[in-house]
Amino acid sequence: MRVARIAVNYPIKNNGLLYHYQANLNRGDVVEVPLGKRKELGCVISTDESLSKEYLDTPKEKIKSIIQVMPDSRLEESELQLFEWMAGYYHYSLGQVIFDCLPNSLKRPRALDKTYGEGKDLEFIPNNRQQYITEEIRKGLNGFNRYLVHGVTGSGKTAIYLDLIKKTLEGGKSVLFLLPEINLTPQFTTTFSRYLKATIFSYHSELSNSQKYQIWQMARTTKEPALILGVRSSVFIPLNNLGLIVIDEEHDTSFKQDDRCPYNARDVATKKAQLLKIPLVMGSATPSLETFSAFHTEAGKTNLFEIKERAGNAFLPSVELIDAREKSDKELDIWPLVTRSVSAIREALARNEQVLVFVNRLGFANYMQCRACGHQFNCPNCSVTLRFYRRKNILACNHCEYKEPLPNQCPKCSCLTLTHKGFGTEKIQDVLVKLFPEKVIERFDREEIKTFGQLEGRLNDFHKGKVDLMVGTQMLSKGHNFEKVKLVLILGIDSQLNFPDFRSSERVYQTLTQVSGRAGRFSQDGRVLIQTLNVENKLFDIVKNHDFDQFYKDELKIRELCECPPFKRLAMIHFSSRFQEKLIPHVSEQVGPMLRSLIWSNFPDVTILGPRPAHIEKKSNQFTWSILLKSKDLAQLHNLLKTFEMNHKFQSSISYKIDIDPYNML
DNA sequence: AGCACGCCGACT
DNA sequence: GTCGGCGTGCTC
Repeated sequence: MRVARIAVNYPIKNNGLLYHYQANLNRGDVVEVPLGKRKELGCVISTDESLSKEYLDTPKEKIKSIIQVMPDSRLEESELQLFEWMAGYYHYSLGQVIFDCLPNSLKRPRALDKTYGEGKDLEFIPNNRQQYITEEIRKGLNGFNRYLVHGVTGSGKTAIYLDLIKKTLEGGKSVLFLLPEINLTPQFTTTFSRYLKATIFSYHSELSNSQKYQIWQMARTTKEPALILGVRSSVFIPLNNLGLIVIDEEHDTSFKQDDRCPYNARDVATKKAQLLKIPLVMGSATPSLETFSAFHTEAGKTNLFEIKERAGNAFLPSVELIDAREKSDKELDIWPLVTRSVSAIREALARNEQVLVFVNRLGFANYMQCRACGHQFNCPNCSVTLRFYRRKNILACNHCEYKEPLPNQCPKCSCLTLTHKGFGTEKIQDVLVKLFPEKVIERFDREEIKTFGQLEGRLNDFHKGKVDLMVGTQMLSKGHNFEKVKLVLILGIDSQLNFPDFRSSERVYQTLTQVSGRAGRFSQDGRVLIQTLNVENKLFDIVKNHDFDQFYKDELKIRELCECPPFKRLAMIHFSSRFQEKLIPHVSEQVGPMLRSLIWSNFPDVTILGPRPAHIEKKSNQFTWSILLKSKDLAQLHNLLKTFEMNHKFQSSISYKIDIDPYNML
């Protein structure tokens, strides 16, 4: 009997489990194996284990036999190596990494949407800067190279991608194009299919399992070069003969997965490009500090391309602050807007322009409070207040499924007046409707837009001029081209400015820059108004002057002082339990001291913060406390985590999760 | 993660 | 008396 090592889809981190097999088994084969009293999928790591120490140490009666080899599903060596790297880097079970990242096997096949590009000639001539950059990057298309195109919004990064993709496809190789969210796929599909002559697939969460599976099968067998346009998880598609990976909006936090294996698609893509010896091109108007600093070293500089001006005849918009503390018209109930914001909108509408209003919050009121006794409506399952949605007239939790109708009096003191605290898109829409009753005012947020159809409908209406004012969240800020918009109003940025996270400045800077980027993309007089209570904040001057060098210079100084990335690497360990009274002593009396003593004795370059309660301590009746580890030495960080995992025996009511390069400091 | 075993409360 | 809650332990 022969023995194979199988990475089984279950959460224990080991080198795989041993199974017997008959013949004809290869590394990478996907197999079905018995596991306890059930069946699970696994992937063959190695086949000849009959002489291994582990086999000799295992009681023979424990070793079971593989049930079957799944047809047509062998993983490429490079895929397997990528997964092995991920399991090690993210401290995650190899079997789970593999089967979380592969699409579930097919159920009932549905038609697959693919687009054949028309391959038309360009209707525009790339400018000198664009041409220079594409030519420089073209030189490095035959091996692993990492490029960053740091170009302001509207600088024409898409034209650069297009050229490089075209070049790669003409060379007979396929291309993977990653973008942060599903909402951006239609616009890129349209552009790319116009100018490229190749099959284009888009890959995102709206596809069914069987459609994903079909793309997977096509990708690994296709002889013709193809383009896949996809979100985070498409980084795992084993596209045959891959010649280039492009990541648009490199800085976007959507590339980080936060459930299951918390990988960052940007970093996985980098590893993949290394393994396949192909180039990776990243683009952003607002690169992350990690990426920015990597390209500002002596070695990185040659692969950095900056574009400081917009393409065509467009200029960057002017940015003005509006002091939200200013007194507004007493007779008009326009809160949370102020008079200057309203007049600017009125003037723009009078010129028949379209206006965008950005509010980074859903719903009507952030929370409700009783005027008499101060009672707040809390979620029974989470440590947060409930948000009020006026259209549905409900109070709903942001973190679990809980919702309740808004009562007409305070449940505690029966007072009839409940006051609205904070505002979201619904509230702004209402105020604008009251102010401009003759105008068409729509919302552009997750509540309103849940499918592609709705997205395209709303965008079409807007492009056709059927909508005058659009109020939206993040969704609005990412990458869209609104040709007729000159005025953009930004509200509610203050709450983000005060968010307790070392990345809050970076996020606000990125949001402001990206949202501003929607203004005047095709004109000389784009205008952005930021209504804020913190007019003296230096960040606003930087945004006003479009001075990204200054932003990175200031922010890097702060990051160095506070020992944060890119100067130090981070790892979080989250501990969760349904029982707060078990969790707190366990984490603070057992785990904390143990980690501190390990650091003291063996890992001097690691520093530890916490344990402390998570930003939201209770979510869906699960309590979480976290420990943050920092080190300039990544190897020490990893070794400490490994030592911690080996040495620690857990109570089963407490689970933990490691997050490498965390984004959510929770 | 699943799944089963096993020990405690509340139902026909 | 059993049904079922979830705490505990195991998976080659």
